[in-house]
Amino acid sequence: MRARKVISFDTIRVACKNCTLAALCLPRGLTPEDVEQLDGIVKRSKPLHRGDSLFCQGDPFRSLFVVKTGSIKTYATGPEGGEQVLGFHLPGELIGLDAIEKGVHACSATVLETSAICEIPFAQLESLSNRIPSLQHQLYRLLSKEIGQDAEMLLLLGKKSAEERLAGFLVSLSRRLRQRGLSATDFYLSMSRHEIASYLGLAVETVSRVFSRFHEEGFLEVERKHIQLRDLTALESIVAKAMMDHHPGSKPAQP
Amino acid sequence: MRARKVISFDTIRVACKNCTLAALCLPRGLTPEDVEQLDGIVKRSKPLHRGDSLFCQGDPFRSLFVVKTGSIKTYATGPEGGEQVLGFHLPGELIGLDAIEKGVHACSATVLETSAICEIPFAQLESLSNRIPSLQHQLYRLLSKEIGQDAEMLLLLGKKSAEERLAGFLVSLSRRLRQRGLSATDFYLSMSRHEIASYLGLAVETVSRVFSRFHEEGFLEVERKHIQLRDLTALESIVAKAMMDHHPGSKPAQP
DNA sequence: GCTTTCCCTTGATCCCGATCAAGGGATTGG
DNA sequence: CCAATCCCTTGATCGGGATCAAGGGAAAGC
Repeated sequence: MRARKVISFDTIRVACKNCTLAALCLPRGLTPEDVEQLDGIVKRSKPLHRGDSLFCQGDPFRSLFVVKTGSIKTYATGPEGGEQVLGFHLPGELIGLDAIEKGVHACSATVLETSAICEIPFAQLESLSNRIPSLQHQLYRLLSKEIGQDAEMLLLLGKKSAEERLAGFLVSLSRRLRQRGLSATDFYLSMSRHEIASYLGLAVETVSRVFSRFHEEGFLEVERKHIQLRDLTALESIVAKAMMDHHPGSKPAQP
Repeated sequence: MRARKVISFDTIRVACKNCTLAALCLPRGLTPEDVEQLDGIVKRSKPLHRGDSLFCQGDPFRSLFVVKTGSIKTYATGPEGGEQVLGFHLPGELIGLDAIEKGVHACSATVLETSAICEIPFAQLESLSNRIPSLQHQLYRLLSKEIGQDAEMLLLLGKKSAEERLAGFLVSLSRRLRQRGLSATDFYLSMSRHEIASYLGLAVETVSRVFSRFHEEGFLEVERKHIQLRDLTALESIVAKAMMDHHPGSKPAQP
């Protein structure tokens, strides 16, 4: 059975002011009246399913999208096809920010699991932000946040072993889930090993092997998509250690 | 001799409206009157020299910086010292965008060669952008551009060999120099091999070896910091090829 | 219900790039 | 002017991860 349209329309249609994500999303810092205005331009569609597309590389840019529930992956395709995963997006995160500059989407976005998505026409958002300074400020903040996250990812990919990369991925996921009030240590991965591998710049086999190694070491339980982190501290220290191992650090002063 | 203050103050003090970078920088799309207003909040200091610091990781965020002439590197330091280079910045590029979200600089920025820098207090820029819609738009565009560039870098680091990474670096540099009206095939690198290596996630020795290999292949001439690209097309095709090699691509259809 | 297909895991081998080691050339400082 | 230092280059060795190969198990399609 595919079309489980029974998913509560209440969940889908919640206005911004009642949305549990308000603190993470655009409404942050806005007065109730301003949220009301923002609410007026947000389009809420019925839930999308695994494989559905939000936009494709090359599409003209019209709207930003926000994940309400579920998860999304963004990816770029080379001239010959094939894909490089650029990011995984959880509830409250904005998608499409990289398209503002050129007015054309530089990457594609598809749905990883049944998800509710808000669409926000950018032209309207922009002019609204011009009338609501705190919305403008929040938009600057969200764009800046995205830049910071990308830099973090560069750090992770810069010079790190497979273990460090996967640990970094899991720790980041865990932290973001906790922020959303979900379990930080027990969750289901909505993406395949192949997608994780592409994201981390590794081979599928390596991802699988490192999962096994982490399990042997007692860091986590893994059964297909179900992950239970047993020793988050150990994983965090793998990521932290990476920093100093790879970059010599302050010299021990001459004798 | 250190203090070569003889550098023409004319170059330093040019107002935005006379700056050759206007098309790349914040003034883009603004009316002359609006540029005048922007000009009022820009601080122009005397030239900075190699090793001077614009801001450090952890500093409170007050201003954005724009390179007028010269070049800048941004980098993050791990808890134990040691640095990971995050980016190299050429004239017209904004620095510090990643600090808006948290109000604290997430990375450090230092000067690679004698450079002229404009400082723009962000609070003033933000409120000005609220009165000038086209400035707001340009700020959104520049933030978005930064996100797009980071994504491009992720693509480069994702899954690529040393040759592909260095080729990508050179091609990107070449393109950016051309945009600024400089030679796309003959230039001096303002950063050391070590800094390039850190940026690309490689060892210094590897960077050196790949430079040599490119020279043997006739792709470029290299003498210390002086680079002359002889076969830009070859370098570009190395980058392009990477895409399809690493990501299988459309399957050739079953027999 | 059975086959097909995809996804994941594990094993074996090979290669690229990190690391170790050394030396030359340019710049800096005494 | 010479010594010290830093930066870059080249050579030799080693190891981690990609690749090749195989097999099991779950979901999907007939």
